[in-house]
Amino acid sequence: MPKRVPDHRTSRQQKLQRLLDKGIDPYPPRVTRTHPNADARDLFLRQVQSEQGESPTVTVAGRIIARRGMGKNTFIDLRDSTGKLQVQLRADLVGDAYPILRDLDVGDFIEASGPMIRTRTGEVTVEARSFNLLSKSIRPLPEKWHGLRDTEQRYRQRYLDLIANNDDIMPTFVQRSRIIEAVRSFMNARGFVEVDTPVLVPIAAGALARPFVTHHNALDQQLYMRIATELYLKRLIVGGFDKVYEIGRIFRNEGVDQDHNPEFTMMESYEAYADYTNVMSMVEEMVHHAAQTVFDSSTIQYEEHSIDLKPPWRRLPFCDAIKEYGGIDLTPYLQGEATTDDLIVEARQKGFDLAPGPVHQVYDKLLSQAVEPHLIQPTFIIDYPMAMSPLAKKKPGSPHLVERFECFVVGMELANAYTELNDPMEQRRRFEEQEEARRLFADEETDRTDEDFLLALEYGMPPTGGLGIGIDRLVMLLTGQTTIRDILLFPQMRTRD
RNA sequence: GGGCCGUUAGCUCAGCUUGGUCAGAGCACCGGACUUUUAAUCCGGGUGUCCAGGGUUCGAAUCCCUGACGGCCCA
Repeated sequence: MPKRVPDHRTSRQQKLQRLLDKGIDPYPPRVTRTHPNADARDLFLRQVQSEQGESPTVTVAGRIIARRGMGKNTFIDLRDSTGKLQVQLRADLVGDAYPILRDLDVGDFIEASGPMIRTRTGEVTVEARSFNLLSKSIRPLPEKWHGLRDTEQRYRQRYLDLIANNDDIMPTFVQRSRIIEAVRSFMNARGFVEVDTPVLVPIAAGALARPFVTHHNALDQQLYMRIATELYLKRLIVGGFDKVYEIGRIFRNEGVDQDHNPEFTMMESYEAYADYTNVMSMVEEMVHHAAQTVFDSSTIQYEEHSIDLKPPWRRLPFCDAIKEYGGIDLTPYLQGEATTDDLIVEARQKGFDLAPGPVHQVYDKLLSQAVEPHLIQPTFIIDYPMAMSPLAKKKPGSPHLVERFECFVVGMELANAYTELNDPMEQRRRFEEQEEARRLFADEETDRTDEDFLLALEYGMPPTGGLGIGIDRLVMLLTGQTTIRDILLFPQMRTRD
């Protein structure tokens, strides 16, 4: 009868019990760390360099990520967020505590105190005189050499991904933080005020997207998660803020793929007395600033492309882009000399796959199929058909176009901006056209009329330049990641039964 | 929404084509040795709902069907 070997968790719980029996608290409240790992190492290297003899005595702490035991001498690699540091535990130096090692595992947190030395192989090491358990782990870590590869488990248990693939994963998220910091400081330096507007809204307006629906019990009212911050920020412009921005989570009830997650982060900004050309300059400078600040470079590598972010960026009118890359002259369609159905027929002849739908959707599909894949270097597509842009002001001299741009890099939409429509009557007509399209096509991805916003506009909004920039897309671009899941710590996953 | 691929030990994977010593390897883990290691080493040990459910068969990780979850491509 072979003896039963306990599973990993049981075996670790037995160790935990043995520690308790020895009077050791496996989850003590206090830590006596004197230095993060990187600081301890720097301190040692400085003192060695200055040749002042005495090696520093430190207390370091971290997770045990490897152990190499040789009887009465054990080496342990401790990791904290600043890096890895080797600790040596010798029976003759730690005395009675040495046998406790038997019940410590890879994955546990400990602290260790002692002088810093260099081992004979040259490794900077804390030669422990004492050590304490800080937290016992009762689950085994993923394999040390191959890490954690299973994509599903990496996203569902991101902490394991971070533990096992630390050197590859954590830097991206640190960079994400720095990019957002760079954007924020850029905006603040230009005199913008950061604000917060409601996430739960009575009308999901301001963008073309399906909202998440929820319900407020006390008010007994249906509410939506915001699909944009636009209309609230414009209310603030009406109220007299001249420069506002919000970096916030946006929710859109649509599919999940390599560059879409149902909740994502967008920055919107609104600047009174500015127009879309001012916003264009701001976007170029902002993205360039972020790349400079975080990566100290004006060019970034994205897959096989070397992307030059130095302003100014190419500016290409929408109709010219469709003509250049799609071979279609939009003039007759814009002027009403030909119908949307005619456009669909012509586009299909040119090899594009278009389904019947509202005209704004047809234009949008045409843009994404014909043009976007070609826009590798940063490009502003400007002057959109009015039907696509119910919140943008008409372009003078072009009755069917509006002052709008979208910015594309490596074929990916990065930003969207308008000279904002501030004529309340015109805005009402545009909303009505959207409602009409919704009725005709039963399309949920049209904009909705927000009466409260129209009321605000009637009090007068100054000429304003507005911007929405996808922070996740920006982070993908600058960090070279090709899937949004790799720049979101917890991407959306289907729950399992 | 459509197509393709994947799911086997804690982790990384083999085994599936051709059903039958097929429950396997490395790391981890368990027991033992070891006072300068770096994926430590040496000796011994396999710890498993082969994603789930159904079917075919004397016999299914393997073949068929359905489903779940994930990934890639397309829309």
